Amino acid sequence: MWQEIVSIKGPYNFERVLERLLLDPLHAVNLEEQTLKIPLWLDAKPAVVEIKSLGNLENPAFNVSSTSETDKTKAIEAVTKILQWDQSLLNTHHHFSQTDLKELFEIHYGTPLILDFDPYSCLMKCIIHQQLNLSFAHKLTERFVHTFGFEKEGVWFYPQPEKIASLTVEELRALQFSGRKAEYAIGVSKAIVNGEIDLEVLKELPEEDIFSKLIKLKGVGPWTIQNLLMFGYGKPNLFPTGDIGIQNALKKLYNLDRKPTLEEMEKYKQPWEPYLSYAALYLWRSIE
DNA sequence: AACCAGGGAAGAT
DNA sequence: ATCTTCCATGGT
Repeated sequence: MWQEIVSIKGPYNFERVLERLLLDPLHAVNLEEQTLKIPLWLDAKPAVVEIKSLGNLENPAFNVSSTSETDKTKAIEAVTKILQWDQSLLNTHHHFSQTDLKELFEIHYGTPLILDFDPYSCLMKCIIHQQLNLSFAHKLTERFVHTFGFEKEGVWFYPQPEKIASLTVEELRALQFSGRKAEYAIGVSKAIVNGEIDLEVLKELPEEDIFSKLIKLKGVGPWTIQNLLMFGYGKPNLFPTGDIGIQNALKKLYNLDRKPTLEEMEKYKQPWEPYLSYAALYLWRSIE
């Protein structure tokens, strides 16, 4: 049981963060209280950490607390990474003020990238969400977590890979997974359990190495890896050109009568480096 | 009623 | 190597 006040550099729009997280029914958000509860694995044990907003857009501050017996320093370190408290958005916004995304960055001023709570759940979520509309995708992940994960202090934890590796395709089909999706989720979990893939080790490698290792897994293609790099590992310069949402957003931005080609997207994105992840983030918002 | 969805594998050229 | 089809189901 502990708590600590953490002040960070603005701008940081926590209310936007909460509204966004609310789209996924698995997130423990309280808009009235301006709080978020985060499920964490610390020292191989599940712990719930609560974040409460105390500040405002330009002077953000948070009360971070936990009733779990867990290491305070490690917990705050993990939360800082997930909520990207160590990434100042000032440079980013300044950079985009001279690009085609100027207006988009004004609209989303102070909106940070938010990571998934751990790389494995990010990977499972990506596989489950492949090729599905967002509302059904969230239903599927919700069933997945409610069936095979667990709840602690009102917060849902994704299952560990050992649990999913031990399932049969039929058990996931029962949740309305396709046969393929079920095979992917189980197969990837098995690769993690048997040590073929270590997501924590992978995180430290160059992006090309992460790509070449993960692409071998059945069910893991370019889109899934890009999403893991962005939302699992928090890489700041990722642009998922294979994503339908990004393509539609660019079509809308540039008033195209068709989706942009890969070559066109490579050209558009150049001025947005090295903050491509934020460009992608706000482009997604622009079509919601 | 079609057509698409914040893809990817397997089969067919 | 590149193009096409299939997967399952909900949303529009």
